[in-house]
Amino acid sequence: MTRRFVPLSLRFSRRRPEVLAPALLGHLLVRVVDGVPRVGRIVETEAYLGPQDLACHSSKGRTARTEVMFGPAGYSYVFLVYGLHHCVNVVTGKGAAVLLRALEPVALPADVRTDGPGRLAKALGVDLSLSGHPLSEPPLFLARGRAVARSNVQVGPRVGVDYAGAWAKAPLRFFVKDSAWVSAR
DNA sequence: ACATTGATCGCT
DNA sequence: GCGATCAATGTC
Repeated sequence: MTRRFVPLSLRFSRRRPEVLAPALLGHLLVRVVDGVPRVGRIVETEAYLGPQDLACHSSKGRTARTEVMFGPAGYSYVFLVYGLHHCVNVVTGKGAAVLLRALEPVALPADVRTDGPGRLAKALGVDLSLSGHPLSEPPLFLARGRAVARSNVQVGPRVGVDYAGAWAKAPLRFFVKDSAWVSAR
């Protein structure tokens, strides 16, 4: 059942985050719950460059929370924002990661929304217990989809990082042009 | 204070 | 309807 999805290797994620972020568009995120895969196509990502990037959690230092970001590429970094919402990232190594912000539904329960990082995590049933999980195997993994042509990728500033000074304006948000599933703001 | 969201208020 | 405002709530 989950076999028809071909996992991306850990190696796939081993690139600079600003390169991986657009490269992930079009690929799939698969979450297996009770043997049933929930699947979405990645349509929106953001790159967080590492300790030098003031919007990146790793710039605040290496803590228990951010430790996994300093580990090997291809693992998940899941965190809790505002005490309520989980956000899912793909670690690229050296304290950097790519935030997954929106999915186009492929195989999901009806009525769940996947636009926005909090809704995405909720729809897939991802919480802190999945932080540090290798995204090459169930129950949470990236799978091969159809890459999005560069001409169909739109770039803009990251959402919700106004506090990060000059970094707030850096064009590190990537999303599929004309996708109805991209988060609004 | 915070890489968010959903509800509500107060207008047009 | 729509934009501004606000509360919820765990970790740092």
